[in-house]
Amino acid sequence: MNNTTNQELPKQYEPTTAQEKWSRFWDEKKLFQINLTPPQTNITTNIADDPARVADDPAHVANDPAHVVNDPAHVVSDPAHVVNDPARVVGDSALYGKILDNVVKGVGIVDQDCAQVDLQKPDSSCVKLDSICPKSSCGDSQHRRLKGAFCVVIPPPNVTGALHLGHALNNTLQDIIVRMKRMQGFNTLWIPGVDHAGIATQAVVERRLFEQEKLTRHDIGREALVKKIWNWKEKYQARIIEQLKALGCSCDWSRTRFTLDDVCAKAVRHFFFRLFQDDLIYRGKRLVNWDTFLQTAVSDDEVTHETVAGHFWYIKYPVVNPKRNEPEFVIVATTRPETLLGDTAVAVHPDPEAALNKVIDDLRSRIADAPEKEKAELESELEKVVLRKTSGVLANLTTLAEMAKDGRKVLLPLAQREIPLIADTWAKPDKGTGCVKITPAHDPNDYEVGKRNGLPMINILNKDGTLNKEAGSYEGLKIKDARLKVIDDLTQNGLMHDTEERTIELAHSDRSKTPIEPLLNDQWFVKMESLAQSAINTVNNGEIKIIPERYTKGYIDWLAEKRDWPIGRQLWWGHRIPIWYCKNTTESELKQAFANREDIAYKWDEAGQVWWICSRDEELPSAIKGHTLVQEEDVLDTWFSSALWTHSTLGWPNQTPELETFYPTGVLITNRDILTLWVARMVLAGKFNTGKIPFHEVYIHPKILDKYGEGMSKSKGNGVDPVSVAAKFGTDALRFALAYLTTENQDIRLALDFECPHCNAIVEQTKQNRVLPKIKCPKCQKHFRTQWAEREDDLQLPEGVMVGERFETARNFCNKLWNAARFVLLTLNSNSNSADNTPDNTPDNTPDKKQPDKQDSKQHIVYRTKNELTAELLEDKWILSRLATVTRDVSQMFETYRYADAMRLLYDFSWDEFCSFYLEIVKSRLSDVRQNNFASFMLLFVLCDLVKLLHPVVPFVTEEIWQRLREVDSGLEESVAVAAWPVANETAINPQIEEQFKIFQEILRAIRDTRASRNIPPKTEISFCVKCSEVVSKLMKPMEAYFLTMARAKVTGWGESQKAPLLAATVPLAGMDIYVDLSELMDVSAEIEKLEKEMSKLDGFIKSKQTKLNSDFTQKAPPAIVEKERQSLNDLQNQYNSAKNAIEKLKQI
RNA sequence: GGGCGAUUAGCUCAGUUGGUUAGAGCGUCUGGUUUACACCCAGAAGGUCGGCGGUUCGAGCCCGUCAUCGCCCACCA
Repeated sequence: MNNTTNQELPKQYEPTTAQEKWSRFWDEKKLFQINLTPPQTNITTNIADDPARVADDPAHVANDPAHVVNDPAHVVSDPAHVVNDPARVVGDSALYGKILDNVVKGVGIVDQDCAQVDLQKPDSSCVKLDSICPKSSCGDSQHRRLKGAFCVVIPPPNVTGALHLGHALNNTLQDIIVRMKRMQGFNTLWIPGVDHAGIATQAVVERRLFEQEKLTRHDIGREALVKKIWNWKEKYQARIIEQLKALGCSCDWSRTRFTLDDVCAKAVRHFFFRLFQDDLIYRGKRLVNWDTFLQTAVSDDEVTHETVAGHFWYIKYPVVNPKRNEPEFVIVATTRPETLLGDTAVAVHPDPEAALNKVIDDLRSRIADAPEKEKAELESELEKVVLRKTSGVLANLTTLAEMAKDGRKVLLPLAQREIPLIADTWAKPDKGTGCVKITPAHDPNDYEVGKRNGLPMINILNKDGTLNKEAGSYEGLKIKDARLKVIDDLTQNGLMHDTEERTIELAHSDRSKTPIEPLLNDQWFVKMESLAQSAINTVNNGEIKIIPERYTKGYIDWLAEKRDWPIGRQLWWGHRIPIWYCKNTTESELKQAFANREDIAYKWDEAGQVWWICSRDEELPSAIKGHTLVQEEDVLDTWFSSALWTHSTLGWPNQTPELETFYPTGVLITNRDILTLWVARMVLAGKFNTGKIPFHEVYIHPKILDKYGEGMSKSKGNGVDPVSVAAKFGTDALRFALAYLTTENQDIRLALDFECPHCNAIVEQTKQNRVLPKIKCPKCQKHFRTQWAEREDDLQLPEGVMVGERFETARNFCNKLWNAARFVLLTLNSNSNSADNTPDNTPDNTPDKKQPDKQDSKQHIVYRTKNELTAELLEDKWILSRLATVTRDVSQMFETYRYADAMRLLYDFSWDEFCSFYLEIVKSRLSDVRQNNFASFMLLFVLCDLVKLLHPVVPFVTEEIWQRLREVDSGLEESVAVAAWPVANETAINPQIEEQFKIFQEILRAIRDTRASRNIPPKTEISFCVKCSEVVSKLMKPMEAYFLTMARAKVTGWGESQKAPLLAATVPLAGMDIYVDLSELMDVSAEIEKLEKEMSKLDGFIKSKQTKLNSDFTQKAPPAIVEKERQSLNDLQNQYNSAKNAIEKLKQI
């Protein structure tokens, strides 16, 4: 035995060491780095077209395959090079092609493409990318479209915190595509990075500052806070990148970007500047969602509505000088009484009767169409509205409408201000009291009413959420306190008409979790009309494809609203808006100061009576003599910078080689919640800045849910650290499980529990314990920490990792693969010691070979295959056919993001077909000196392709295996990460062979079943014969040995004339009867019982088939289907008869 | 209010354009130290595919409807 590592191969795959080792290896070899200097040569150029290179490197001419084999350094001397030059990868695959060629020729199937792979001329069929990745395996024209380059930009994780399983999923799915593309020979770049996540990050740091030091940002100031946030960012960026690396992501880490770094900042400035120049930026007083905790406006998308218990307060507004027959009070209902201090009108509908009638009509027609269960509710609603007509409400409103038209006023309670009663259609006679208070500065709808009616807008709030001087005696109170006081005062003044308890939907800031106050504020906007339209068009005309398609509608609908984009945030963490204000200057002064300056634009703001100066490149504190320019305090919305991510990361606005080569990128893989916020904006920004789409495809992946079906989030505490899962099961298992669960329309539900590190008991994760920093194991009563542990003493505890069934399955798969490889390696190794037994071991005559050494004889044993190899055995043809099918389908599935399908196929093929059948079959050949070399070649051949196909999903275990295989076959590429992706040999696909092999599987199963059900001891050898057609017997005869090794059953005969021995178990199958000789093991009555059961089952099927065939079916169904049914019936009847005959025979005993 | 998705074995999920007897993993049961793997091997049991109606020779799949669950968007004095 050679003293190789094979003997050291552990029985179980050890993920931790492999992960560390190969991460470092990939990093050191720079396998994922793209180097565009010196300038990229045309990567589709064939190596043979470049004489200099061919001359330089004879190995690539490959007139001697042994040469290639002998000198691995030559083959892949520079992995980075390989990545850049697919022609080289193809060069290597020529050897592979030759092997395949030999095998295939032997099988009698000649692959047109592969037959052309003549080692003398490696370029003949391996010139273009298409030849290593033919259409058939790649689906569409994507490759040509991308012209040989393929790029993915990572959806940059927020630096708010560490990654959770959702990120693990997102990045695994990206890595799968990226690794496959790289192996396919694309010039592949995956750009990593992180997002500064303005509001979210500042909120986290501010909250922490307050918790730990009881300080607010105003206490420490802008500079100090920003510094603190940078520190936070550095910490979490490092953590995130570390996590991504641990996940095996094959990013080019040398290109890591941050949305707030200089490169991105430059892109942001240029984008803003161009928008400004194109007059797409404006500023206006708008009602914004004010977060009183963070003291910034947040966009609608950052607001969530929560149902809370609240009240309706009915407040009496006294009418000023009421006339006779006029009401003394106007009553309005509100959920926010304190806002009355900012009221500037009370509205009533101008024609309440008509409005009410319309409501009634609408309701009636809705009731007519409504489903039964909703009718009752609608009807009671209708009743209430109708009642208004008769109960005096309508009469009252009509009077008020007249008063409004008369210009009458009401007295605003508490403030003692007179405000007009106005007629406006916003007031709905069917709702509340029919009258509504108008607070233009604090309610979006009222704001519109205010504008329509020229009402004053009184802002009663300070930015910190306290009331300002407009609130008079309430000044300085917080909203909550003011509300209580207002209610109290109203009650005391007898102006509180009524209160009603009610649940209301209250807007909350998603970031600070505090209630949102609508507030009138200055705000920067981007006009969306034209930008949104361009983003709609690219999807409508198919330039960008959204997968799954159903998400397209949401994208289009959102953009179609064309709501202007509020881009300002009153934060300190972010890109500061590049606008400077200057009040006391003139246009001519500006012209003079900025003569010939392309990077400066300015505009007079009428409303603010100030010049806006926008600078693309430089800071402008003293750009104009004698004037100080003041920069806008606000920063830009985070999405403003992430919208540029696809091109800013490639160096835009500079026309870099990267931008040239990799833009547009290939696919964007992301989460559905940010389809609009991020994806849509990337599309419009990409089009606006570069004129091109940012990516060809958008793949939206499922969401990870916990066992309760809830999405994972920090606030719920149910987020799971992928590193913790990987620590327990291995990264590959994590990746495998996630990919396996990624189906088209189902979210991924993962039931995870803690494993006690002390006693290994499973501690269920509950809504209670999932937020705790440490948990006490109910079994051993000891504590363990969770991912939330922060305190020093908690951190001392051992961690309770998260475990889940899905990960176990995936880990088991990795281990299975590992052991299959281990087995193949063991056989290869043992064969190398008795290597003189096969015709395919022709001595080599290359110069290198003249000094043979041990190492060499081992390494070449399998590949010294100059003579034709003959794969004439059914099982070899079968596995080659299956491999080709799987290769084709897996490629196609990954290309179309059908991850789960691909994983299932790979799982089943690896486990059931390769391991359970093929490996087991081959075992009996391995002990035969005439067959063992070819058999082990076959094993290696299939294993190599399988390892490659699995590599994108499980990179570590496959690399580990690959490197072991390289010890046996130095012709393999330096890393599986840059190995050539397998090409399906379509001509090896043979449905007939697969069908025939099924017969073998059926017989084997029948025998195993017979053994198991009769309790025949495993060591007892049994014998059987099969009554079948000559075709089947010819096919099965060569496989006799396998029944012995796989079921310890000896075949005594095949064919039409076979008869059951006296004491036999009969298994009737379609087209054949199997007779298992049971002799002394026989229990006659049990056999009869078994057969009777079988007969009644068959009888059921037969009857249903007969019914079917006696119906219209034969007339209306396609003939092929009918024929199939007839055949099936025939088989069933034969089986039935066989069982019947067998019973009769048994009864005679 | 508008939109989307789901409902299949005890559990978690697959199920191609409708076509033999609906699959997998885990769990359960039976039996196992076979030249890799007990994170394993062999075998078994377990389903009126949420309900009802329709289209069809034929429905888990298509249409309608009801029920339940989840998500997203919008609005609410």
